[in-house]
Amino acid sequence: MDKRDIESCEITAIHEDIIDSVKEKMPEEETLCDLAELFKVFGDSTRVKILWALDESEMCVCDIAALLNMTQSAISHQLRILKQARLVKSRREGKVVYYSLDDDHVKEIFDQGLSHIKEK
Amino acid sequence: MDKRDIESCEITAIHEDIIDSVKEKMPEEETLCDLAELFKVFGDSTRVKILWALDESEMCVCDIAALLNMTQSAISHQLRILKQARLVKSRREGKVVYYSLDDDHVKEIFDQGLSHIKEK
DNA sequence: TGAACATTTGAACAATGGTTCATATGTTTC
DNA sequence: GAAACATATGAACCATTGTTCAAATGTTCA
Repeated sequence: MDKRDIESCEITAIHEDIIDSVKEKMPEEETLCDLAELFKVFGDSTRVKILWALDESEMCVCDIAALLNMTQSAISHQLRILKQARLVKSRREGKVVYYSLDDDHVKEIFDQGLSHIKEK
Repeated sequence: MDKRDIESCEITAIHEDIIDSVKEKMPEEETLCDLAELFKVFGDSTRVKILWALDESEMCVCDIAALLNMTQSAISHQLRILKQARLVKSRREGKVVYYSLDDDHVKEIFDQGLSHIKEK
C-alpha cells in the first residue's frame, strides 16, 4: 500500500533507502520530544546552578537565593520547574522548605556535558 | 576582610555555613553557563531528532528534511547551531553536504536522559 | 489572634529563539 | 555562460520563557 505523504511532495530526498532505515530505528516522536523537554530544563544557567548546588547539599530556598544572589521569588519559580521535571524534591520543616536532588542521572549528564565542553 | 555584599542585603540567609561550603565546591560561573548553553542546544525536539538520526547514519540536508518532514531551510538553520556547538561536522561531495556526529558524549547524554524519563 | 517570617503564586514585561519566506552562494552539467 | 540543483543566509513573525513586582499561603511564636 505504501502511501507516500502528499504533504511533503516538495521535499526532494536523495537517499530514500537511508531515510527508511533511519526512520525504522528512530524512537517514537513523543519520546524524543520528552527528551528535548528534559534538556530544556537543563538549558538555563540558574537551574544548572541550583542543581549543582543541591548535589553538594540539601538547601532551603533563601539559602539558594543568597548563594546565587537572586530573588527568593525567582528561585522558587525555578524550583517549581525542577520539581515538575522530577529533578528535585522538597520537605518542609516548620516555615522552611528544604530542597534536594531527586535523580541519579543528573550528575552523570552534567559530567558528560562537561567532557564535551572541555574537549579541545 | 570578609566584606559582605551590600547589594544583596535584602536576602536573608539561614545557613551561612552551608552556603559558604557549597560556594567553595561550585565550578566557575562561566563553566556552568557553558553547560547550560550546551543543554539549550539539546532542548529542541528538531535538534534532538537530527542528532538521533545522525547517530544512525551520515545524512545530507535534504534527506534529513524529508525524514523529519520539514523545510530544508529549517534543517539548515538547526544544523548551523549544532555545528557551532561542535556536535556535528560536515563534508561536501559535489553539490551535496553530508552531516555526521562530531561527539562521543551525545549518545551517553541521551541515554541518561532517557533513563530519567522512563523512570516510574 | 496577630505579627513576623519563609515560601509560593500570578500577572506583566522584556528578551530569546524556531520557523518561514525570499534570496544568495556554490556546484555540476549542458 | 546558463540552467538546475543542494545548501546557506538574513529578515520578519510568532511563541516561549526568565525575571520582577505585588500579593497570597502557610507556619511559628508571643
